[in-house]
Amino acid sequence: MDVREDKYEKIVKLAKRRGFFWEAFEIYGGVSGFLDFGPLGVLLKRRIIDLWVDWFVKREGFVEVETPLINPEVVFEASGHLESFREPAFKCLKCGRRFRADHLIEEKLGLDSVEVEKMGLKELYDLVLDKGLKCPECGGELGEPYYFTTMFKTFIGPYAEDVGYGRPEAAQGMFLAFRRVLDLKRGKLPFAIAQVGKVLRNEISPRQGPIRLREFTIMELELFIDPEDVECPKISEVEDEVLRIVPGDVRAKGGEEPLELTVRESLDRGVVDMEWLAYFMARAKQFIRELGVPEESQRFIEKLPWERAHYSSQGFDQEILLERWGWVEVSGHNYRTDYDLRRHMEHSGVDMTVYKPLEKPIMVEKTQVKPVYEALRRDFGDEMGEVLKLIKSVKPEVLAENLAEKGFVRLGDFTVKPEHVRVEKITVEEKGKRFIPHVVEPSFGLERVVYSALEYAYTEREGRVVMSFPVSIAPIQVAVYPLVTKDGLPEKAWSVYRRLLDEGFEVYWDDSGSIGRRYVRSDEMGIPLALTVDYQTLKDDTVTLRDRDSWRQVRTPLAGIEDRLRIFFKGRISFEELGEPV
RNA sequence: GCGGUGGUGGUCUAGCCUGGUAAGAUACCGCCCUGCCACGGCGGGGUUCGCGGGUUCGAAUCCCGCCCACCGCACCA
Repeated sequence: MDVREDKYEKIVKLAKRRGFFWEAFEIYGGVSGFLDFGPLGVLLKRRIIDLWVDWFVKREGFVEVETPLINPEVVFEASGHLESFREPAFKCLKCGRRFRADHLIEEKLGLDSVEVEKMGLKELYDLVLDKGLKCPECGGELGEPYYFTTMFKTFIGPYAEDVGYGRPEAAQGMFLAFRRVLDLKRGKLPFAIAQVGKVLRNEISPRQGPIRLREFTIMELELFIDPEDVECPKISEVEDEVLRIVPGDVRAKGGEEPLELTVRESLDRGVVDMEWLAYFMARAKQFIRELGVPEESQRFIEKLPWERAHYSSQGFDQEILLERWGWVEVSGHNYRTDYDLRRHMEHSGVDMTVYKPLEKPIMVEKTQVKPVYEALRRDFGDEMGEVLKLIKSVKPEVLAENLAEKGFVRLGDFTVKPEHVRVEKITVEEKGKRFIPHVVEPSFGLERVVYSALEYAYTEREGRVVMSFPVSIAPIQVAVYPLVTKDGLPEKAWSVYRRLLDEGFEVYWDDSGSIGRRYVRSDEMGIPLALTVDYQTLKDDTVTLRDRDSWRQVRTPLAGIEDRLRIFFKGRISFEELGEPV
């Protein structure tokens, strides 16, 4: 690969020159993993977000929320991130250098990475002591291993004990908001919550510009479903969409060749476990294609068990082929089961279940535990309230069984005896039941999507750069030019410019340099249409429109031009249909 | 984090080996020219040479440390 001037390099240069993006903190030397987005980059990002929201939220009838970036520690205790989103490390007691514990052990002892990954701190330390591992730099003693988290840690308010973390995914906010939205949806599943927002991941060593950032934007959707009713009602809309999938069993054998399966086939053959997962994968493929990335440059790979996130039971990465880095993940599709809601329910004590009426009520025999208030008051006095709460937190069957077997039950600091409760067997009619919803999640990394859109839009023509964005995501839609800067042409062109602005278009004004030079500039900015006011405009109120990709021109009346442009940008008419060929 | 390469007007690059106070292109601004694809002419402004320290009469240039980017290795829930 020629490193001198590959597409990535060209795009980084163009991005800087034209204001799509550049490295952040530039004047202080820059910091790895952070980017600034410039004027054009902001517009492009916004268009892509809007398109995503249109595809994955509006048209699906889902809803969007916005939740905090900083979360208290308890959220990530519950979510499992504190436990999983971290790496073990050793510190040398002599020279103070720090090392990734897993790597050190893999390297020095030649152990398999999968094996090492499963070890706890104690096992790692035992190995160090056993094998007499020393600091690879200075030969000093290694201290006890510890974990460092790859989440950004901070303090909420002035108290050091109020630890908070920057969220590494937007999902947790949506799980916390679940009950509210369930209410708004009047208790009916399935529904999904979307969020577009920043997340933070303190990567050890980020590289690759916009592909690997410490702060980036995630577009995430959490679909909540009844695990007993997992059918996707819209699956028929995408049934024949062909997905290029590399299944886990193929990957486990070292294969990389994708199978080309329709959505239907992928489900029938059990390659994809759930209809909803396949549905979102199909939509993801269509969405990325809409951004200009052809199907053959996309694929899905199934994550192998040890590659999956701690919350995921089946996962696929959607990857795009990029010139420099090969296949790069742009979206992840995970079946999160009831993991997150269950964990938050356990940690917060708040009910996250959904009520589902049964078709026919059934009669069920149940154990009921009724507190005996007099006895409780006698033995626990003021602490009775707490005891009552504890009694309610335990399943009646379990309580009854324990009481029967041991004659008492320990609940927190209290000992509950048979005389404190009355155990009854009752038969009740069940009209419905409660369950914890399962979650299917498609999640997109916006900056990677933006970069991919840039790379696939990049073309060169006669030594000039043309950014051929699809019209739906072009950051600027129309450039307005006076042919020359005299004879009243600028004034007329300016009025056209104002008019298009008023009509809600993203418009660019340029009256500097020759018309050819201006075309070159707007091609680099990826502006699909250039509208030129010339001498004929003054006579008959028509203008020329020039197509960025073909450089062809049509002439069209100004009257009603906004309507024609509007349907052009919706993709309903072609460039040629905008006017008469010149 | 380790190894390699690099960092010079806004942008791209020359100069660095062989220290003497910065060059070209492009972009930008002004005037003239201009009638649809980087037009031309004239004039103009703009560079703490990544940051910090050292050697020297003098450092973009030599030495040391650091930062950043890219490549390879590792990492990427």
